[in-house]
Amino acid sequence: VGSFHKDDGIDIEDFEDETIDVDTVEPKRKRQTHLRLRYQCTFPGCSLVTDTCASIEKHVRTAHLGGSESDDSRSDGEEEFYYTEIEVNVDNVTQKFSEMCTSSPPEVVGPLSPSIPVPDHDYQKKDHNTKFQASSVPSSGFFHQGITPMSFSNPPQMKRSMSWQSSAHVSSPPTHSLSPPIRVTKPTPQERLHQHQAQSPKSHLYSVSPKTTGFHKKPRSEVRKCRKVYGMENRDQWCTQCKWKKACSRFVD
DNA sequence: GGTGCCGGGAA
DNA sequence: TTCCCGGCACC
Repeated sequence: VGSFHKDDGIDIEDFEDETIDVDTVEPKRKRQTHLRLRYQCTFPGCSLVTDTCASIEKHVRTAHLGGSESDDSRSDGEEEFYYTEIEVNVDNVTQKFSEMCTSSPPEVVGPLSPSIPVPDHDYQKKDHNTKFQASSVPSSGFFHQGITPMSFSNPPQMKRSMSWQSSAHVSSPPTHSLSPPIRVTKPTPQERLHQHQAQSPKSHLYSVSPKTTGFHKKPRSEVRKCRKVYGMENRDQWCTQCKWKKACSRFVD
Protein backbone atom coordinates (compact mmCIF):
# COMPACT_ATOMS: atom_id res chain seq x y z
CA VAL A 1 0.00 0.00 0.00
CA GLY A 2 2.72 2.34 0.96
CA SER A 3 4.54 2.18 -2.29
CA PHE A 4 1.39 2.60 -4.20
CA HIS A 5 0.62 5.76 -2.41
CA LYS A 6 4.11 6.96 -2.61
CA ASP A 7 4.33 6.67 -6.33
CA ASP A 8 1.10 8.42 -6.77
CA GLY A 9 2.04 10.96 -4.22
CA ILE A 10 5.00 11.97 -6.27
CA ASP A 11 2.81 12.47 -9.22
CA ILE A 12 0.43 14.53 -7.27
CA GLU A 13 3.08 16.72 -5.87
CA ASP A 14 4.56 17.26 -9.25
CA PHE A 15 1.22 18.12 -10.55
CA GLU A 16 0.34 20.43 -7.75
CA ASP A 17 3.61 22.21 -8.01
CA GLU A 18 3.01 22.93 -11.58
CA THR A 19 -0.39 24.29 -11.04
CA ILE A 20 0.13 26.04 -7.78
CA ASP A 21 2.88 28.03 -9.38
CA VAL A 22 0.30 29.90 -11.27
CA ASP A 23 -1.43 30.92 -8.14
CA THR A 24 1.56 31.65 -6.05
CA VAL A 25 3.21 33.66 -8.71
CA GLU A 26 0.20 35.71 -9.37
CA PRO A 27 0.19 37.85 -6.23
CA LYS A 28 3.83 38.65 -6.66
CA ARG A 29 3.20 39.79 -10.11
CA LYS A 30 0.63 42.20 -8.97
CA ARG A 31 2.82 43.67 -6.33
CA GLN A 32 6.13 43.73 -8.08
CA THR A 33 5.35 45.42 -11.27
CA HIS A 34 8.96 45.43 -12.41
CA LEU A 35 8.99 41.71 -12.66
CA ARG A 36 8.69 40.52 -16.15
CA LEU A 37 7.04 37.29 -16.94
CA ARG A 38 8.36 34.84 -19.41
CA TYR A 39 6.90 31.55 -20.40
CA GLN A 40 9.11 28.56 -20.59
CA CYS A 41 8.15 25.36 -22.27
CA THR A 42 8.47 22.50 -19.86
CA PHE A 43 7.97 19.77 -22.35
CA PRO A 44 10.72 17.19 -21.94
CA GLY A 45 13.66 18.16 -24.05
CA CYS A 46 12.32 21.56 -24.82
CA SER A 47 12.99 24.71 -22.89
CA LEU A 48 11.80 27.32 -25.26
CA VAL A 49 11.10 30.64 -23.60
CA THR A 50 8.69 33.15 -25.00
CA ASP A 51 7.42 36.51 -23.98
CA THR A 52 3.74 35.86 -24.19
CA CYS A 53 1.54 33.10 -23.14
CA ALA A 54 -0.10 33.12 -26.49
CA SER A 55 3.11 32.29 -28.19
CA ILE A 56 4.07 29.62 -25.75
CA GLU A 57 0.68 28.09 -26.03
CA LYS A 58 0.95 28.19 -29.71
CA HIS A 59 4.32 26.57 -29.51
CA VAL A 60 3.14 23.84 -27.21
CA ARG A 61 0.08 23.21 -29.24
CA THR A 62 1.87 22.96 -32.50
CA ALA A 63 5.14 21.44 -31.42
CA HIS A 64 4.10 19.08 -28.68
CA LEU A 65 0.43 18.50 -28.82
CA GLY A 66 0.36 17.84 -32.46
CA GLY A 67 -2.45 20.21 -33.11
CA SER A 68 -2.74 22.92 -35.60
CA GLU A 69 -2.83 26.53 -34.58
CA SER A 70 -6.48 26.69 -35.22
CA ASP A 71 -7.17 23.45 -33.55
CA ASP A 72 -9.01 24.75 -30.62
CA SER A 73 -11.08 21.72 -30.10
CA ARG A 74 -8.50 19.83 -28.19
CA SER A 75 -6.72 22.72 -26.61
CA ASP A 76 -8.87 23.32 -23.66
CA GLY A 77 -6.07 24.97 -21.88
CA GLU A 78 -4.01 21.87 -21.88
CA GLU A 79 -1.06 23.78 -23.25
CA GLU A 80 -0.82 25.33 -19.87
CA PHE A 81 0.46 22.12 -18.52
CA TYR A 82 3.44 22.21 -20.78
CA TYR A 83 4.79 25.58 -19.92
CA THR A 84 5.55 27.46 -16.81
CA GLU A 85 5.82 31.07 -15.95
CA ILE A 86 9.15 32.41 -14.98
CA GLU A 87 9.86 35.84 -13.65
CA VAL A 88 12.60 37.99 -14.98
CA ASN A 89 13.57 40.99 -12.96
CA VAL A 90 13.16 43.63 -15.60
CA ASP A 91 11.80 47.07 -15.31
CA ASN A 92 8.99 46.64 -17.61
CA VAL A 93 5.43 46.84 -16.54
CA THR A 94 3.67 46.39 -19.78
CA GLN A 95 2.56 42.93 -19.08
CA LYS A 96 -1.11 43.44 -19.20
CA PHE A 97 -1.69 41.08 -21.95
CA SER A 98 0.27 38.29 -20.46
CA GLU A 99 -1.41 38.87 -17.17
CA MET A 100 -4.72 38.54 -18.80
CA CYS A 101 -3.59 35.37 -20.37
CA THR A 102 -2.08 33.75 -17.40
CA SER A 103 -4.00 34.98 -14.47
CA SER A 104 -6.97 33.04 -15.53
CA PRO A 105 -6.10 29.63 -16.68
CA PRO A 106 -9.13 28.14 -18.26
CA GLU A 107 -11.24 28.91 -15.36
CA VAL A 108 -13.86 26.54 -16.32
CA VAL A 109 -13.65 25.49 -12.82
CA GLY A 110 -16.60 23.42 -12.27
CA PRO A 111 -16.92 21.46 -9.24
CA LEU A 112 -15.84 18.21 -10.52
CA SER A 113 -18.81 16.18 -9.96
CA PRO A 114 -18.95 15.49 -6.33
CA SER A 115 -18.35 11.95 -6.78
CA ILE A 116 -15.24 11.62 -8.68
CA PRO A 117 -13.49 9.74 -6.20
CA VAL A 118 -14.98 11.52 -3.46
CA PRO A 119 -12.19 10.78 -1.20
CA ASP A 120 -13.20 9.01 1.88
CA HIS A 121 -13.56 11.76 4.31
CA ASP A 122 -11.78 9.62 6.76
CA TYR A 123 -8.81 9.70 4.49
CA GLN A 124 -8.76 13.40 4.70
CA LYS A 125 -8.61 13.33 8.40
CA LYS A 126 -6.61 10.80 10.16
CA ASP A 127 -6.25 7.43 8.60
CA HIS A 128 -2.69 6.68 9.37
CA ASN A 129 -2.08 4.57 6.34
CA THR A 130 -3.50 7.18 4.08
CA LYS A 131 -1.78 10.19 5.40
CA PHE A 132 -0.58 10.98 1.99
CA GLN A 133 -4.10 11.40 0.86
CA ALA A 134 -4.87 13.57 3.77
CA SER A 135 -2.19 15.94 2.74
CA SER A 136 -2.51 15.83 -0.94
CA VAL A 137 -6.01 14.95 -1.71
CA PRO A 138 -6.93 17.61 -4.12
CA SER A 139 -10.11 18.43 -2.44
CA SER A 140 -11.12 21.95 -3.09
CA GLY A 141 -7.75 23.38 -3.86
CA PHE A 142 -7.30 20.84 -6.50
CA PHE A 143 -10.25 22.03 -8.42
CA HIS A 144 -9.41 25.60 -7.91
CA GLN A 145 -6.36 25.10 -9.99
CA GLY A 146 -8.50 25.36 -13.00
CA ILE A 147 -8.92 21.71 -13.46
CA THR A 148 -12.13 20.99 -15.10
CA PRO A 149 -14.02 17.96 -16.06
CA MET A 150 -13.27 18.86 -19.61
CA SER A 151 -9.61 19.39 -19.20
CA PHE A 152 -9.53 16.23 -17.26
CA SER A 153 -9.88 14.18 -20.29
CA ASN A 154 -6.96 15.13 -22.39
CA PRO A 155 -3.75 16.45 -20.99
CA PRO A 156 -1.32 13.84 -19.89
CA GLN A 157 -0.91 15.32 -16.50
CA MET A 158 -4.57 15.28 -16.09
CA LYS A 159 -4.46 11.68 -16.97
CA ARG A 160 -1.92 11.17 -14.31
CA SER A 161 -4.25 12.79 -11.99
CA MET A 162 -7.00 10.58 -13.15
CA SER A 163 -4.94 7.54 -12.60
CA TRP A 164 -4.25 8.77 -9.17
CA GLN A 165 -7.85 9.35 -8.59
CA SER A 166 -8.73 5.82 -9.26
CA SER A 167 -5.64 4.27 -7.86
CA ALA A 168 -6.17 6.06 -4.65
CA HIS A 169 -9.15 3.98 -4.19
CA VAL A 170 -7.70 0.82 -5.48
CA SER A 171 -4.79 1.23 -3.23
CA SER A 172 -6.26 0.40 0.07
CA PRO A 173 -7.77 -2.98 -0.27
CA PRO A 174 -5.18 -5.67 0.14
CA THR A 175 -7.03 -8.11 -1.99
CA HIS A 176 -6.77 -8.11 -5.71
CA SER A 177 -10.00 -9.80 -6.34
CA LEU A 178 -11.94 -6.62 -6.32
CA SER A 179 -12.62 -4.34 -9.10
CA PRO A 180 -11.52 -0.88 -8.15
CA PRO A 181 -14.20 0.97 -6.35
CA ILE A 182 -14.01 3.86 -8.66
CA ARG A 183 -16.64 6.39 -8.00
CA VAL A 184 -18.31 8.07 -10.77
CA THR A 185 -20.77 10.82 -10.72
CA LYS A 186 -23.71 8.86 -9.70
CA PRO A 187 -25.22 8.23 -6.37
CA THR A 188 -24.78 4.95 -4.74
CA PRO A 189 -27.66 2.59 -5.01
CA GLN A 190 -28.51 3.39 -1.48
CA GLU A 191 -28.51 7.07 -2.17
CA ARG A 192 -30.65 6.45 -5.15
CA LEU A 193 -32.90 4.32 -3.09
CA HIS A 194 -33.20 7.01 -0.50
CA GLN A 195 -33.86 9.65 -3.09
CA HIS A 196 -36.46 7.47 -4.60
CA GLN A 197 -38.04 6.75 -1.31
CA ALA A 198 -37.98 10.37 -0.33
CA GLN A 199 -39.64 11.38 -3.53
CA SER A 200 -42.17 8.64 -3.62
CA PRO A 201 -45.45 9.24 -1.92
CA LYS A 202 -45.46 5.56 -1.15
CA SER A 203 -42.11 5.83 0.47
CA HIS A 204 -43.33 4.50 3.76
CA LEU A 205 -44.92 1.45 2.26
CA TYR A 206 -41.77 -0.44 1.70
CA SER A 207 -41.74 -1.39 5.30
CA VAL A 208 -45.06 -3.07 4.90
CA SER A 209 -44.44 -6.60 3.95
CA PRO A 210 -41.73 -6.04 1.41
CA LYS A 211 -41.72 -9.69 0.59
CA THR A 212 -45.25 -9.68 -0.60
CA THR A 213 -44.81 -6.52 -2.58
CA GLY A 214 -41.58 -7.64 -4.04
CA PHE A 215 -39.97 -4.40 -3.06
CA HIS A 216 -36.88 -5.03 -1.04
CA LYS A 217 -35.93 -2.28 1.24
CA LYS A 218 -32.26 -2.92 0.99
CA PRO A 219 -31.15 -5.16 -1.77
CA ARG A 220 -27.75 -6.10 -0.60
CA SER A 221 -24.90 -5.19 -2.79
CA GLU A 222 -22.63 -7.94 -3.93
CA VAL A 223 -19.68 -5.70 -3.35
CA ARG A 224 -17.63 -6.73 -0.37
CA LYS A 225 -17.24 -3.95 2.05
CA CYS A 226 -14.46 -3.05 4.41
CA ARG A 227 -15.63 -5.41 7.06
CA LYS A 228 -15.50 -8.35 4.75
CA VAL A 229 -12.38 -7.27 2.96
CA TYR A 230 -10.21 -6.42 5.91
CA GLY A 231 -11.91 -8.46 8.54
CA MET A 232 -12.71 -7.59 12.07
CA GLU A 233 -9.09 -7.86 13.10
CA ASN A 234 -8.14 -5.04 10.74
CA ARG A 235 -10.87 -2.76 11.74
CA ASP A 236 -8.51 0.17 11.75
CA GLN A 237 -8.23 -0.20 8.02
CA TRP A 238 -11.91 0.14 7.44
CA CYS A 239 -13.24 3.32 6.08
CA THR A 240 -14.73 5.57 8.68
CA GLN A 241 -18.21 4.86 7.54
CA CYS A 242 -17.77 1.17 8.08
CA LYS A 243 -16.20 1.76 11.43
CA TRP A 244 -19.27 3.69 12.37
CA LYS A 245 -21.55 1.09 10.89
CA LYS A 246 -22.63 3.48 8.23
CA ALA A 247 -22.86 2.98 4.52
CA CYS A 248 -19.41 2.10 3.28
CA SER A 249 -17.72 4.97 1.54
CA ARG A 250 -14.82 3.02 0.15
CA PHE A 251 -16.47 0.18 -1.66
CA VAL A 252 -19.47 1.53 -3.36
CA ASP A 253 -21.24 -0.29 -6.12
C1' DG B 1 -24.97 -16.24 12.16
C1' DG B 2 -22.55 -12.82 9.37
C1' DT B 3 -23.05 -8.57 7.01
C1' DG B 4 -24.50 -3.79 5.85
C1' DC B 5 -26.20 0.24 7.54
C1' DC B 6 -30.23 3.22 9.43
C1' DG B 7 -31.47 5.70 13.26
C1' DG B 8 -30.25 7.73 17.17
C1' DG B 9 -27.55 8.96 21.14
C1' DA B 10 -23.22 10.37 23.65
C1' DA B 11 -19.23 13.23 23.84
C1' DT C 1 -19.42 17.32 14.29
C1' DT C 2 -17.42 13.10 15.42
C1' DC C 3 -17.86 8.75 17.13
C1' DC C 4 -20.26 4.76 18.50
C1' DC C 5 -23.74 1.18 18.75
C1' DG C 6 -28.60 -1.01 19.02
C1' DG C 7 -31.26 -3.07 16.09
C1' DC C 8 -33.10 -4.56 11.84
C1' DA C 9 -33.12 -6.29 6.98
C1' DC C 10 -30.77 -9.06 4.08
C1' DC C 11 -28.14 -13.14 2.80
